[in-house]
Amino acid sequence: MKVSINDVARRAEVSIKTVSRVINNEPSVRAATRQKVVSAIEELGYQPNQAARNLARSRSYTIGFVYSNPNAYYVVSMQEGIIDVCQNSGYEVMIHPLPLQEQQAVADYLENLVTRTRLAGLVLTPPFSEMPELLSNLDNRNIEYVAIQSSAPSLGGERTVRVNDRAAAKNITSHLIDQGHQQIGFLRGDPTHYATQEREAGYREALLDAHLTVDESLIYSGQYSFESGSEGVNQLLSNSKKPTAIFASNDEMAAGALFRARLTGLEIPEQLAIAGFENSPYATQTWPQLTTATLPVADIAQLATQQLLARLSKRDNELDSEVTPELIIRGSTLPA
Amino acid sequence: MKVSINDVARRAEVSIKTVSRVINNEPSVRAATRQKVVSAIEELGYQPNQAARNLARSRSYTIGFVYSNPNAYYVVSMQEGIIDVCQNSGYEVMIHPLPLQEQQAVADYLENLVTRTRLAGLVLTPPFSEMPELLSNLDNRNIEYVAIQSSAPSLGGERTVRVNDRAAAKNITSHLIDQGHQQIGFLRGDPTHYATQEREAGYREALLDAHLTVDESLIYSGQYSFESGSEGVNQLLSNSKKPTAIFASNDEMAAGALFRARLTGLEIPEQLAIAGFENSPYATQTWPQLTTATLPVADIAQLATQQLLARLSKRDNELDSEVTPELIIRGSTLPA
DNA sequence: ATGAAAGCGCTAACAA
DNA sequence: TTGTTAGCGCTTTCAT
Repeated sequence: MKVSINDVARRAEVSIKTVSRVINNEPSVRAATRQKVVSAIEELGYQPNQAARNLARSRSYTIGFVYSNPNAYYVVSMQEGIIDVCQNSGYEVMIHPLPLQEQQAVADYLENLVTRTRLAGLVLTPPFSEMPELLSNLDNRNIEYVAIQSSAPSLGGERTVRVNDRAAAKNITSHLIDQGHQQIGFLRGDPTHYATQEREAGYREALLDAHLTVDESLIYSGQYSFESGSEGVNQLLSNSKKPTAIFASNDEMAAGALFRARLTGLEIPEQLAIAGFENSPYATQTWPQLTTATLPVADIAQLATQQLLARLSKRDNELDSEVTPELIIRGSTLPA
Repeated sequence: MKVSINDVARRAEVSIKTVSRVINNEPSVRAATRQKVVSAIEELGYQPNQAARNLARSRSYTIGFVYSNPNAYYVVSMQEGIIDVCQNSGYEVMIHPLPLQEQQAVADYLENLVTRTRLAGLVLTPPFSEMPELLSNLDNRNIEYVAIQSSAPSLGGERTVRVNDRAAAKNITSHLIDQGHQQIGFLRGDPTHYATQEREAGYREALLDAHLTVDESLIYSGQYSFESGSEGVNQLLSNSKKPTAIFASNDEMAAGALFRARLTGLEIPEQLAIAGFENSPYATQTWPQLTTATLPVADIAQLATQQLLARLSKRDNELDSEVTPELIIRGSTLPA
């Protein structure tokens, strides 16, 4: 039933060490010998036992994905990206959705997790990836990780993949301005994410660059949800000074806003232009479809995982990457 | 830095075997001894090394979640349910999204996976959970699993959690009939899932029970997507005989259908009633909100995982469960 | 109730 | 280039 390295060694008439060399692709094995071993492995259907390997090396080939995010699309896309890279490198991935907690509690939990399961490293997403104390805690405890952050000024520094939300938000807002809009509303998402501040900062910068004043009454504070977007547009439209365009912090909010606006009889984009952020499935399920910026979630996950694995195998390729979401113009801001 | 069972034994002045007994909650340890050990463990912050434990027991405490599903909400909900149960039992979960392949290829892949990582068992969802050959393959190879299926007649038999899609679909259709509808359209989803057939079967049964004839021209074959629902309603409405109500195979399709119907100026539900299936976030992001049936995904995942873990620990509690989604009536079928 | 010793299957020095 | 010999940290007989 279960075949071990000894069986292979016996069959190939070599020592177990040689077998070990072969399965680890070590160079110093003569081609002929290697061939004998490979054949034996195939004939026996041998699979190395990970547990034994992990124990011997006192390290594992499993990484943990740690997150706390209600956005199913985001979570699944991240997982896909991570697994993609892992599969090609022989790593497995364990998922760890966590409730939001104090940084200290999270750090303790993660240390516990890592020592217990001998996790090789962690991929962290917001909000955990943006908790400075948590990160330095992990640093101190020698836990390998990579943190995906909105490129807010110097949160953790090293070991990050940063998303330039600000630049992208600025591009979106500028696009609206280019369309002739002067009263541009902003729907702000959940403030626990840095991305929220960054997107707002981009919005403000674009207005200032165009010598437009920022009207605080055109800024609505909500959540990253459909309902919140719907509520937000409702509120902004009841202003004395109504917006002619709205930039929502993500597509789901934008979809909610668009939905509500159409219910009240507004023509989109003629009477109200609406833009989102993320290029999630929502963006193409409205009519007209949403102008937005592509947050390449799976790509980001891949970059992060590559960086982590590189560090784990000491190939310190310094993939200290930054990604800027690209503007996608669709019907919700541009008349057909 | 790293503290092992030896350190604990030394500190507690007992043998490592006694420490082992304590961490495994074996009964035959005197209370006083146990206390000494527990203290030592706490003082040292000892964490058993899973890899060593797995190796010694030649089995692991990790289960795999295997799926192939584009519905992010479904996937994340399943994961939540599985993790919920696992956390309380000291199990970890590894995720394995797979491309759709031949049953044989999947079986080979899974056997490889299980022997390599010594996975304790698998949670399978459609379509894998509904491939008879695959399941008997796993049976033969002594791989533990639990299969979540739509309760189609005798697919795998044992080791399943079944969802009674048919009964639920029948309830939804009957509800539409109760509202006086006689021309009820059906939007069929992707045929690779048994759930699709079952939901259609429920639709047909309800019509027959009410002595209504099934009009095949009112049945549209599509995918479980927003776009497909939109396309489907479009097609059905171009019929000479138009439906006054539509039952879509899932909420996403229903949302697409509702969306398109409203675009063409129809009043919902007065001119067209629409019902979905799943009670996903889509169901409450339309206006009016969708009548649907609750597919309690996370609950199903919990049941499945409990069953699997019970079997793994020989507590053969025969939790051979069945779940019937419950009808939820909302504005899309019932005038305010 | 407790302990000694022999593995679990592999990798890591070190030799040869 | 290949093999020998210790472990990695825990569980399991089998004694005591």
